[in-house]
Amino acid sequence: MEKYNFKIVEDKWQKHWKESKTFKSEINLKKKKFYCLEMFPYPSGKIHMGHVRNYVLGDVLSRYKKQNNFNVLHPMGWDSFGMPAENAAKQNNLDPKSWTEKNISNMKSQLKKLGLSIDWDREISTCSPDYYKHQQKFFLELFEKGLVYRKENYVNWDPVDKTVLANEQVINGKGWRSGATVERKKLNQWFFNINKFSNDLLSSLEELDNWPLKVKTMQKNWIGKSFGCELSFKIKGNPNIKEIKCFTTRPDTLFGISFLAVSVDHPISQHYKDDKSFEKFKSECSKTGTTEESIAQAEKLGFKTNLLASNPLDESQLVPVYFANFVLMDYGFGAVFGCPAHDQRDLDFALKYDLKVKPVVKPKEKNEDFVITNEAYTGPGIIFNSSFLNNLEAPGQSINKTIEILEKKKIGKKKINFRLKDWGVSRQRYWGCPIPIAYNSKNEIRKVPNNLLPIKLPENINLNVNGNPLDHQNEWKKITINGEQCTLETDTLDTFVDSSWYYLRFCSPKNNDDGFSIEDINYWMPVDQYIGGVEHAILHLLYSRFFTKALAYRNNDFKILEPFNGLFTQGMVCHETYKIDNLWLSPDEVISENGKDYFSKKNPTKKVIVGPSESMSKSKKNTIDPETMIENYGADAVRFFILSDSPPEKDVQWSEQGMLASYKFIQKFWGLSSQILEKISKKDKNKKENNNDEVNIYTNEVIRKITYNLENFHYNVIIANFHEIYNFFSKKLLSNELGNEDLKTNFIKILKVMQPVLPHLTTECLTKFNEKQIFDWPNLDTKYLQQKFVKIVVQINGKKRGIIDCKKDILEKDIIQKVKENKDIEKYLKEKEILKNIYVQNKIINFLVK
RNA sequence: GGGCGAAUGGCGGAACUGGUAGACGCGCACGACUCAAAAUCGUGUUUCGCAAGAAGUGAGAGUUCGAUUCUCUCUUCGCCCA
Repeated sequence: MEKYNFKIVEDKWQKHWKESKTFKSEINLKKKKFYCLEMFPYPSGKIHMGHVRNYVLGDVLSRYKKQNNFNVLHPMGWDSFGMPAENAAKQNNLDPKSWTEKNISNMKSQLKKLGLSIDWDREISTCSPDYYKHQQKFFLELFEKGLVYRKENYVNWDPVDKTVLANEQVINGKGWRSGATVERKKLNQWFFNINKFSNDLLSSLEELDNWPLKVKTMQKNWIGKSFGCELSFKIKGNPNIKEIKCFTTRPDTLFGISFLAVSVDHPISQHYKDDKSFEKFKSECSKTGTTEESIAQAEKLGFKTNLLASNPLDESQLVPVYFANFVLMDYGFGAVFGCPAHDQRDLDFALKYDLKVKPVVKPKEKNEDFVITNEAYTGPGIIFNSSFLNNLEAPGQSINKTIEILEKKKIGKKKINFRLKDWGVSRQRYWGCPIPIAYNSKNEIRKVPNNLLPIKLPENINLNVNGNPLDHQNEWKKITINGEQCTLETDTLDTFVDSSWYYLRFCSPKNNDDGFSIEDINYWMPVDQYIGGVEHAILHLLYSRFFTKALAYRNNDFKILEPFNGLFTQGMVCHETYKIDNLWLSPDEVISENGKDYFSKKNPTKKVIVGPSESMSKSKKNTIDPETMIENYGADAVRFFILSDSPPEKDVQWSEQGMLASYKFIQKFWGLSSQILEKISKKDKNKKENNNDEVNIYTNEVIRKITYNLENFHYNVIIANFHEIYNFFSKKLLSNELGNEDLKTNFIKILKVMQPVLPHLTTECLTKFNEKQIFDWPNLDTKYLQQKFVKIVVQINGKKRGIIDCKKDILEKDIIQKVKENKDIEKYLKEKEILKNIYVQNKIINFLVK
């Protein structure tokens, strides 16, 4: 028997699939379509195990759907704009474009080695002008629709690198690269008006039945719809400031007010710009950063003004006005009233600045002398200490009633507020999609007209400059629009814009005139199954949903309202970590004799500290290179292992033993297949063809199971099913029980259901069996699903006492008779009074005895 | 603090609508082959017990003839929001 040479076989079939365009997809109205999409990769240089898991999951599904006669679209592309390319280019003095292209070509060949069923003719790359020229048109389309605008906004500014930093690039108030203290700076930025769709984005989540609940909850929280009201406070102390508007979700606690807090960026701050101590306070606040988390964790700081605000419900009640570091300008109106008794943050603030704490909600069981000490009371209760609001039930009744009163008095009105902020898309970087906007000499906005599109990035430019390299491209910036001398916008688009519509582009990847054609998307969209990491649960998915809705807005031809019908979020790939003297070691730098104690290969006397399994990352050096694994064990073995150990939605731990076991399985299975082939090619001496239906029943049952598990993403169980298949057939082969015909037809069926996971091995085997129908799915034979014999569990007082084999649908009195004849069970019934028995047909019989 | 989810052998994990808990794999032990080792094959492997047997799915209660599965309380962990 020849050994299975995965290198030759895998090469052979990959070449075959490529040459015969097996996975090319075209519109076919007679067939049901299935659009399977995995999140496209950033071309960082090499694929990692996370990619392998992601794309193997999608590939298993795509192949399964293809075998079930769906017209499958399974494309791949590159999310190829972004910072790493620019940084790598700066460091190594090369061009981001060639760096990116080199990475793409390398990663493409790596992906191909996995044997993925991808239609490579649809490959796209977001950094190609063929892609981003359409994006520029979409930008202008949204601009026309009023969904794009420009405004001044605060950003995290790195004064050394002269660049804007994302929140996650600010570490302890310092720039991640320069280490310089980050400043808050006002910049003109372009925004997408995603807030306009808040309600829609929230409510249509309900219809996404095939999304994980977890992701929907995250999006819900992120959009953050809150009911409340806006109200205005009259201000005393400065004749130029008449009132300050607030948003609140708890107007019913208004009588518990003890201060008014406004953002340092609030318009009234202009009255304090000459005040040195205020400016000092403001710059102090700017160190906190702009993330909600950092603000939440920072110490509450206030700057007391000379202003007083009056309670709108009782104008005689006056409270001080503070600037406070925990109030953000872009939520509500940048001002909140503080009610320390019923909000922990307000309480912390009040205790610090010695402000009064007046409870206005008391738990039902408490008396009027209810006081607050260190902990705010946020639970339900009864309103008290609140004049005409007294005795209302908080929160439901009291909030509604208060809003009613405020509206009647015309000092406030009901308002729904969203936490979701508009999407700032400006990035002061070179390697991104240029924004198709220019400014004339008066700094007025001019759209770049269609005939001047696309605005292509200049190539081979000097990147080692301060700030955005495009700012330095004086010739490139010049543009004439309708006879007017203009200057191009030098900001480029956030790369999340690139990935917000790529799934549409895959439907019409070659369309030169438009980003997509309506016919194509009407056929292929929405994506039936989207697969990717949960780290994109919020931003990418929300932006994509927004983009789809924005394209559909005021466009009756565009009928897709949600891009992703089904979503699956996979877990991470983890590996143990190794350390010596606080330095990380990679798995191939350590060695173990017994699997417990590890030593450094370089210095075998040094014992390695084995850390917990953590998600693979370069910084912890616990990565495993997929290409090496494919080289050593073959693509099928890698596919098999990455699916085997854990359910796809959970983290999986990479283990060398597991990988090796997968490789051995491939070899064993090839051996089994060869033996079966050998047996059926000989004349069958066992003429008594098939005296029992066992193999037929088994095969049917296992196909049923595998189908069920495929449909439900229980891919790890499928791997267990494969092992069972091997065990069953090798045992049957050994005992020589099966007739050739049964063996052959059933084994071919088995090979077909194993195809999605092990395409190379099974295709090779099927070919050896001379099977012509490669891409189909075996039908279940109902005849064999109905078993003639069943095992019935016998319980006495709910405890298992034995199993009885009998004919299907046996009557209760017959099974009782059989139990009484069974010595092993009967002993438990002897000298006992049977009170009752419960019989569940074909499953179980339970005797209650005394 | 709020929301969502999870907890099953030494490990990863199975168990369809309540009906044989621990499938399958890893690891481990023993055996066969071998001068020996590796590889391979075979047997065993929840715990306690020589055994009969008993206990057992994070803890405690409840519903039920019967609960890993349903309900309630609690503990721990994870994620998201604050």
